[in-house]
Amino acid sequence: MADLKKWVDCHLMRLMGRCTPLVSCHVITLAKEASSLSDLTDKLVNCGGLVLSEDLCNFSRALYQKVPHKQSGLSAYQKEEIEVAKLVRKQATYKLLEPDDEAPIGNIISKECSNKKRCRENDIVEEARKRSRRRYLGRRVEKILSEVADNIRDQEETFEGVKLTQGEERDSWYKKELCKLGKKLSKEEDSTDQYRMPDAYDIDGAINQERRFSVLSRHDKDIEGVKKKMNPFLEQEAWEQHQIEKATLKFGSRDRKVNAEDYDYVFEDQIDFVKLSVMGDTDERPNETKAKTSFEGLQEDRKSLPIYSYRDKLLQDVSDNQVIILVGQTGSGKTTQLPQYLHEAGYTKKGMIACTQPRRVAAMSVAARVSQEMGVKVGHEVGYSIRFEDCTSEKTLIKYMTDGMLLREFLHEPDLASYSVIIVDEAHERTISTDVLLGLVKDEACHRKDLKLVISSATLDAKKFSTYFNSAPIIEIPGRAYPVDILYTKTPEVDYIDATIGTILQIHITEPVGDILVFLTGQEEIDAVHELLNYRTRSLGTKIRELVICPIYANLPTELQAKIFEPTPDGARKVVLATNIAETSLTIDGIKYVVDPGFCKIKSYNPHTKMESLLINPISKASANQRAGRSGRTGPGKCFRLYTYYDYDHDLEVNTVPEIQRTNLATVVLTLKSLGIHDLVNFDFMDPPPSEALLRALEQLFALNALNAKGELTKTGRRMAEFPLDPMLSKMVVASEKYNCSNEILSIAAMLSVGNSIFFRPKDKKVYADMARMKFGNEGDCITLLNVYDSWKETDFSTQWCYENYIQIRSMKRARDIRDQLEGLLKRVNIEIRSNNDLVAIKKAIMSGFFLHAAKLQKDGSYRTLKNPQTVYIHPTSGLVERRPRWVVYSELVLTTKEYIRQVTEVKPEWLVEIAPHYYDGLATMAMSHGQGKSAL
DNA sequence: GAGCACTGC
Repeated sequence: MADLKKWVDCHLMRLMGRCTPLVSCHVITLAKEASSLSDLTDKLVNCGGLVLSEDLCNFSRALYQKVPHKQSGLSAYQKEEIEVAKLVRKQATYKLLEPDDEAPIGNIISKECSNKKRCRENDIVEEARKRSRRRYLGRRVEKILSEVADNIRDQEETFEGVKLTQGEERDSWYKKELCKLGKKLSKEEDSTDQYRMPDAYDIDGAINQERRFSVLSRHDKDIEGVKKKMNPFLEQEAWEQHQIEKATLKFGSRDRKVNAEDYDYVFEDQIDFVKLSVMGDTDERPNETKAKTSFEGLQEDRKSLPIYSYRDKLLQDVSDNQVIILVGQTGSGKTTQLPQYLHEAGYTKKGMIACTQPRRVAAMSVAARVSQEMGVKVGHEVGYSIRFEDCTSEKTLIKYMTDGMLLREFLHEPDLASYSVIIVDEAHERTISTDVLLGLVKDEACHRKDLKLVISSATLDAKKFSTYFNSAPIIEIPGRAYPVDILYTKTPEVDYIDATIGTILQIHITEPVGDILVFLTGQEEIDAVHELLNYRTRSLGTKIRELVICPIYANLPTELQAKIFEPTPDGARKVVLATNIAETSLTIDGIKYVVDPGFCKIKSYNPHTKMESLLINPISKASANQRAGRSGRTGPGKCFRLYTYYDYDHDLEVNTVPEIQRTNLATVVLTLKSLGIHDLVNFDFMDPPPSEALLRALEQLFALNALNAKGELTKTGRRMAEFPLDPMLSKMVVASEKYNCSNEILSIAAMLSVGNSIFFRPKDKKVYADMARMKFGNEGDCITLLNVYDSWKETDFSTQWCYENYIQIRSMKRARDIRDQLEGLLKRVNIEIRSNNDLVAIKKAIMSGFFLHAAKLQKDGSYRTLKNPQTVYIHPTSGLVERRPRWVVYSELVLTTKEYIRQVTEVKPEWLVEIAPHYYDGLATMAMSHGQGKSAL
């Protein structure tokens, strides 16, 4: 038997390029089950990962001959199962899954069988996935701990004998504690098996849980090689056992009783919640005013807003103080009303009123609303200004804009002379632009005493903002939110995915009508929960009302996103599975229940290793409250938190770490430098970024020749600052002048700055997607992107072409917009558009931007970065992952499961010395010391 | 052989 397994392993390796014990066991099982050769081939193709080919057919034939067929010795049940499996394939599977009491017995069996099959395959795959994730998280903990340890050592070496500030001391103490704790934890984990198996989510509730998991655990141990003796049929035997048990149970109880048991099952793994707090209970309730479109109606609506009664007080405060902090709850009307009040009070006579928003849609929709209320056209007295779209005119008095846009305007008008009032809305979100903006307007307010500032924030941070703006008065305006009951679990949940599904079903069965909003961390998780929910609701059949499941995340195609806004059919309930996008960016009507597992993905930047990472983190209290508030928009709501009150109280941070403290600051530094701010260390940031991050950014800009040795902006630096791009990309654009290829470089820069969402790779069509991608050349990822853009342009920006080539049209359109904008800016810095087909020239231009990110191939196939050497790997989605050129430059270095470099371009080492002699003058010697000799260069 | 939350210029 072991030989058979080896044999299968070997062939699968060849056919799929990979093979895990799980897969080969599964394949052997399939072979055993197969009723004929063609059936086996069919099964193999359907099991995923294998493509029908001559090779596969040969393998299938050989396998079929090798595997002992128990056909004759099959139990009656198994025979039936095979027959049914055939039947199922013939008929539409999904139709059979619908409850059908009248159906003949054959159909019922097939229903059971198809269910079971799915259940088994999915359980195993799901469980394996979970385990791999656990292992991955374990590895990550190790990695982080070693990083922290390194960091401590470095710090001790660097700051030896230097007196540390209080903050730094606290930081180092914290890191040390973290290290100790981590070591302790990993010891404990080794000695005792502390991990509790997650509660099983089940499809039809009839499986013996204990046994099922014991099988899976054994299986896992097989994978781990703990059990030396492999038994590929272990899993199958045990499974057969289940099937028989289950089948006996099911045959006799195909009636209400079974249904009742199924129904009960949901309550079996019920999660206990405790209600501990109510939030946002205000006495005011929105008037049930009907939507009025007439001007008078709008004016009445305006008067019914909570802010209306504060109008005079607000105007008084603004005239008495230069800065005020406005705490306006949701629904208070601050964003739409305050600018109008100020306009009516005559502030617009001295200049425009600017109101900044963190998001484009907000700026646009608010401007539309306000212009309606004022009875003017958008773009006239009321306008908005966002990237790619300036909807203002000379007449404009009230201007809604994104915060990034105002920041750009600062570059050309550092005194903000055209504005009399600046309203920074949603300042508590602390985006990088808001933070920089706050520092700048605070400084500007000192020089221009007539400039009024209104900072709008959430309750929690009001004090902090007030302190920052020299004890500015805080004005609080109540909102119109309904009360939200907050429920916590009694005990911590081990597996939050399980708990999430349990909670959703619990709400669905026990709570009155109202839609559910679930916060998950990413696309992968959303897909998983979607699938599992489908299985569980399907098994409950007509016993529960319909559950409409709608996923939503930013990368979801727009037409699918629209689904969440469709009204829920009568008698059904909608479950929206969302990422953080639903926390602030979009509001869904009818949400009454929020399920909050308490996690989100956060990007962070480690200036020490210059590496970015995107990790799952616990959310902050502020974020938890924001999520809860999403349920009380149209009526009283409930928020189910899948953590205990103790966890909320003790373990969650009060606020999310502001973005400025966890990003690469190169862009920010370049912007500030071009505004003439030289002393960055003493720049009045509300929360100063780590000084190491500042130093790294300065270093990087110096290397790019944007700053001179004194830290002043150079001519190149000034040109670079014109572009709304990462400094490395802007450097590439500026350098393209020298190589006469600005046309090509513009496309590359635009494509790179839309991110990694160009290629579309659906799970089931990976092969085709990859084949389509191959068409765009294998000269390096940047060149591939250029080819994609050019081909798209040749088809006259065809949508059809995108579909055919597995390319996301949305990203391409964005790239086109960015490219157009860059083209305009290129003229401003006097660079001509020139086209050049010479790949060497293009690559040299790319390298002028990315020479800091150079890496050299090692013997083992990994790469080593040249400056601050680290071992890195080419990301598997890169076109160069197989070819492995000796020398490369990359655009990103991201830590996920490994240290991956993305968007890789092959280069020649002598170019490094040619393009960046100041940075790489030691390269020749280095190469020699590595035994490569000068010839390597 | 991975797996990218969300914004913004």
